[in-house]
Amino acid sequence: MNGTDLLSIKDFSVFSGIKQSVLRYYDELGLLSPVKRGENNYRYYSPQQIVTVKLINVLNDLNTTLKEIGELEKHRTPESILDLLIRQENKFDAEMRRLQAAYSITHVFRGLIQAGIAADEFRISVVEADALPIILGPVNDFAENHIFYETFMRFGQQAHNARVNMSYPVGGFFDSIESFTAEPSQPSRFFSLDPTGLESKAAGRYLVGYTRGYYGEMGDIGDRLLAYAEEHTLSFNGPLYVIYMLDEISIKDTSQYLAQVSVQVSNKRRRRT
Amino acid sequence: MNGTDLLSIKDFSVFSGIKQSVLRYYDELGLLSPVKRGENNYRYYSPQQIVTVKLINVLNDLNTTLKEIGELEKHRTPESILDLLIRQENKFDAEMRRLQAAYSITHVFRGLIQAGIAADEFRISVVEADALPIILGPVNDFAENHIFYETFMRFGQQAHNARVNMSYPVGGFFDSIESFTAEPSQPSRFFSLDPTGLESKAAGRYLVGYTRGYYGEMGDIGDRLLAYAEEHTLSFNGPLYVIYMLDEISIKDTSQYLAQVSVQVSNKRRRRT
DNA sequence: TTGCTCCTCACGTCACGTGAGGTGGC
DNA sequence: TTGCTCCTCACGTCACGTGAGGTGGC
Repeated sequence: MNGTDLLSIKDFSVFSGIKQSVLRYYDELGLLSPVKRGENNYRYYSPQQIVTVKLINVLNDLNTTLKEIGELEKHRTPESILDLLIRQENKFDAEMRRLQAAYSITHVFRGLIQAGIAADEFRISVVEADALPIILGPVNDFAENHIFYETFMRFGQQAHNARVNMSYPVGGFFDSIESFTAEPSQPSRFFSLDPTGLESKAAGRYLVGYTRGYYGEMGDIGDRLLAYAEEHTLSFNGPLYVIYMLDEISIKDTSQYLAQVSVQVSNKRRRRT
Repeated sequence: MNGTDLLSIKDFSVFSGIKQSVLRYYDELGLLSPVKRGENNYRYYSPQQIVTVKLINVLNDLNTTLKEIGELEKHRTPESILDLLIRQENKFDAEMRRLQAAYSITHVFRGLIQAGIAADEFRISVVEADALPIILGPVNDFAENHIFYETFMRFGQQAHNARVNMSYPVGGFFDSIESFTAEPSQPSRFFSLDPTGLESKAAGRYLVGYTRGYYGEMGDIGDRLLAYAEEHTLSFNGPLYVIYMLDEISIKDTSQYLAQVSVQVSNKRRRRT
């Protein structure tokens, strides 16, 4: 801060918020050079350059490469800069959507894992559930000895074609509790927990239980659900959903994956005796 | 796509949307290794790993380092993953605000440059202007032979202390047209075009002119404004604003910087003759 | 002489991208 | 033999970060 009204690299760095190493790098690339070099070869910046370096920094933040900014600097005209800024504004929309999508994904996983930790895994219970948006895949084909993996893979393949977002957790859908108990590792369809899905797991009363084990290994949860329903005079109406709350994402021991099994129920009409 | 129900690196790459080179890199870091290696040392992935690799990719998108993700993978528990996901959700807010701010800055520059290109620079005109949010700096001190640079610098310094955002274009504020014509390179205050500013350039009728030249070189624009007002029986009321529409950001030739000078006016009451 | 700022190499880092040269099954 | 996929090095790249060793003014 001497009488020349110019800023040393330190002051310029403090006022602009850009690190000295970054300023030297910008200089090296010819992106933003100080207005003057001292006798000792020191860099001296003008105060107005603060606004310029800030803009460079902002553009770089918005994924413009320094090379692109540098080339623009060389053939700098109002029209070319305007063009760049307009392209930036368009990029911005895409960036926002990307961030929103990323947030949405982590949010769904967070909810699932949180619920998995809180779950009382040995209890069967009846809960009122809100509607849950999902995207249902096509009907699986387990003929020809297809096993779980392959079917899942074809869901992935179809999802790819049908633009189903495989970034969200995937669950298994069974037409009824009977089809589940018959072949618990062969869901008739898969579904994605994509919150933008137009289909949904309906709101209503669900009988909910948990079981641990590797993908498709459902233990005795089917029998336990049946027994509970019998005991509490509940009748099943509607499909059954299997959702892994804790799986390879959060657990190392494959036999400890935690699946939630839920199926819609209503009270059986008691026979008049 | 063979009978083992596992995916080659190519298929896995296609279904997950993650490049082969990235998959090999994740494997090298121990972040996500294929469930199996073939006899020929080929990598084979399980379909479920698509969801996992997608999540890794999303977390990385949200600025989590691969190292951090990798360390978590090693001591993987539902609680630690939950912790990471919650931290991500918090980061997300900051990221959104950062993006919004960056957009806002490019947007202001875009508007300014666009208006600069469209400006009819040789005409003086009267326009109705909406209120323009700004942040006014402190009153400048031009005593002791301080010149433009130094004063601007002190604005920058004060801005730093007062948390004024120097990322937006900065303009010059004069108390009246008289103080402008007296010393056109010494604005009594500087202001930032920060759209979140609580102060504003008032809405109303403005006499607007343009002039080219380096920072602070105002040519004869003062006299031209006075002449126009005289001719059209306008009286000045309120401060004068100098805004550089085209400057070092978009123009190489320093003598071609384009400044807009505007000052609020009203019709003179005609004397009854 | 001491402390401070600044300088220029040079090398490290992070998350990949890009060949080069080789294998192995149809 | 040809074509295809896959492999492992090794080196490049982008936007910096981090010393090491030296200068120059109070």
